[in-house]
Amino acid sequence: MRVSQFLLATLRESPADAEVVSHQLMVRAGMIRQLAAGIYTWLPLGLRVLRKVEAIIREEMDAIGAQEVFMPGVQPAELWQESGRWEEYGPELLRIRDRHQRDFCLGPTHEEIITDLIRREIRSYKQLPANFYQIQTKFRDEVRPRFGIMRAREFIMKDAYSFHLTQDSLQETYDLMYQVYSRMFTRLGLRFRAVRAPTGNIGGKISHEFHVLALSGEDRIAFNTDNTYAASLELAEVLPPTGSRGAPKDSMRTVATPGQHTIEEVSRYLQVPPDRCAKTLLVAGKKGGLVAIVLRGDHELNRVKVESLPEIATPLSFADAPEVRVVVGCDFGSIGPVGLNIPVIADHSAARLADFVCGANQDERHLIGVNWGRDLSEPKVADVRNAVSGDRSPDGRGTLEIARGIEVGHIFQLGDKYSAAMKAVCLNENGDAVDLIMGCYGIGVSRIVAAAIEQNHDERGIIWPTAISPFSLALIPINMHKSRRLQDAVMRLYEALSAAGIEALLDDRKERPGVMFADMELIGIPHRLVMSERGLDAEKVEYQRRTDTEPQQVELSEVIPFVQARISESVLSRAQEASWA
RNA sequence: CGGGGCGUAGCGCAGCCUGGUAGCGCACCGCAAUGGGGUUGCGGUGGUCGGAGGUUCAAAUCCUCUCGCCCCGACCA
Repeated sequence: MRVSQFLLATLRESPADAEVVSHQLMVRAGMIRQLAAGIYTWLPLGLRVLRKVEAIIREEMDAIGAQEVFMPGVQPAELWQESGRWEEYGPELLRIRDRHQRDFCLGPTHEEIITDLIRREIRSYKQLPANFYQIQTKFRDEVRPRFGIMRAREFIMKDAYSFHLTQDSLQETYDLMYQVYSRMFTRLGLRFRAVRAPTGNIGGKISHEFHVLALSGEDRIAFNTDNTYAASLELAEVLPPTGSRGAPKDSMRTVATPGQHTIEEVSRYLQVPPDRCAKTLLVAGKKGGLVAIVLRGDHELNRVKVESLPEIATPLSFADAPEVRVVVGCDFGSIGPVGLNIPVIADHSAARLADFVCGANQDERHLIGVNWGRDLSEPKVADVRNAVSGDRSPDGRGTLEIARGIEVGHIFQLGDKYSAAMKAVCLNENGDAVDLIMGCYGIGVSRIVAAAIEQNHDERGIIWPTAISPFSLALIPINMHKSRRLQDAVMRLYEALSAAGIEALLDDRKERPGVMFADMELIGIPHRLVMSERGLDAEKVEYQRRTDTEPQQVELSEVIPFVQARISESVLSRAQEASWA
């Protein structure tokens, strides 16, 4: 491709509303433009990347015998009513009405549609197992779209659905999908991790998420140093601390803590580290009333864990200030477990505290030297906190690390949730009609593009993994319009590159070198050749990787095989690096 | 949905408080110089000041309504 014939819509400044790097760079590089909140147009440059990602996904899906379909973006309400999700889904489901006043929605996912298709088409166990996928535009009317393409309302997703007669068969396909996903992300050149995950409202029991590791990631994942355990932070179990609780040494006393509300403030004021303070949160109990949750001051509450406790109302809801005032008699900042006449549940670590600090249930007062079993009764103990770096791995091997990730893939075992609701049955060997067992497997295709940038950029711009780069090579001539000789040589090389199947972007603009370098770096082309009169005299071309600091001279006559070798080695090394992540 | 902010040229912004008929940088077009890291000079193009209504001799500026976008808190690929 020649730049003169390509919409290279680079910007020197990024729009004020772009928060994260990937959004800024995608706009600056001319990959996307916003049309409305969370709705974007893909420009030629961005689309080339998107297509590369799609191609890899398609190849891998096809390779395991999944069949591609293409389902409608607009879906009739009836099917959603049948599965029960027309009511369940909430305002994220964009509902529309046609001219006959019939209800439809823009598909945020396609379980209903595929289940409807399969119940009509699949009759016999002999047709199973089967796996269907599509790459489709989805629409979820997010409350707050943000971060550009990363959390858009309209986005592109690969979704696959598998159908089985037995749980064993589902497990087999699920395991296969797990491997295929790992292969895809490896090929994409991304550093990623697969983690055990909660299933959310899609349903089902077993689930794994695939996260691209990036400091800016919205999700936190926990994994152990031995690489034998990985889970979403929401799910990562925390083992009870080893050893036993220290014996009480101090007696309990009330101290004044004027104006000190947060653990941080209290800790600093009393000169007691946060891990010797207890923080008490009041949440709604299942049978009405409140329940106190006690955590160590340096720990965070884990919603998912708390919601799984039988005493707690779901969804989790915190007491508001007036409620706290009535039940406890003080403000948030002074709540403590001592003397409460509501159930108290303490996290393992909090229950292990001795001589600790907590709120006194009176404004501007805290207690010090508090001890379980002496100053208040022993609490019910549970795992209700988020794991932190350094915790013992739940599988007993090594310690946990916490990393940030961007969720780009999610696989679920749905079971019979949809098939039962929608009567998708087939006949087994005995001629009995049985509910189909389903799995579903998503990948955020457009999100991958943003995630790749989050993970691979520098102050100059994007650094594409070669496998998904819009072009493999930038060809930059210096002062081509001044030299007929150079122009001929450049065109000859450009033709030769194309003939060799190398996707080169020739910057044939009448621009100064600095402009061309800056643009090619901004849009992240991983390999670059520079040609000049000077080089021509020596029969040399200059080669440089996007990540190199110094160029190297290559014989003009050998440049094609040379570049081919660099490109294929960069695809490989990226993939290798990814698999080590 | 609750709280906050912003809408002025393609992008980034000033002007608004204190009404007087719109400006800067980048980009774009032309000419010249320059020619290996966003170069320089000269000259240009481009704006219903988000929209509607009101106040006023006069509104980007003041008032009301409205639309859009962004940021902070409960979900998901």
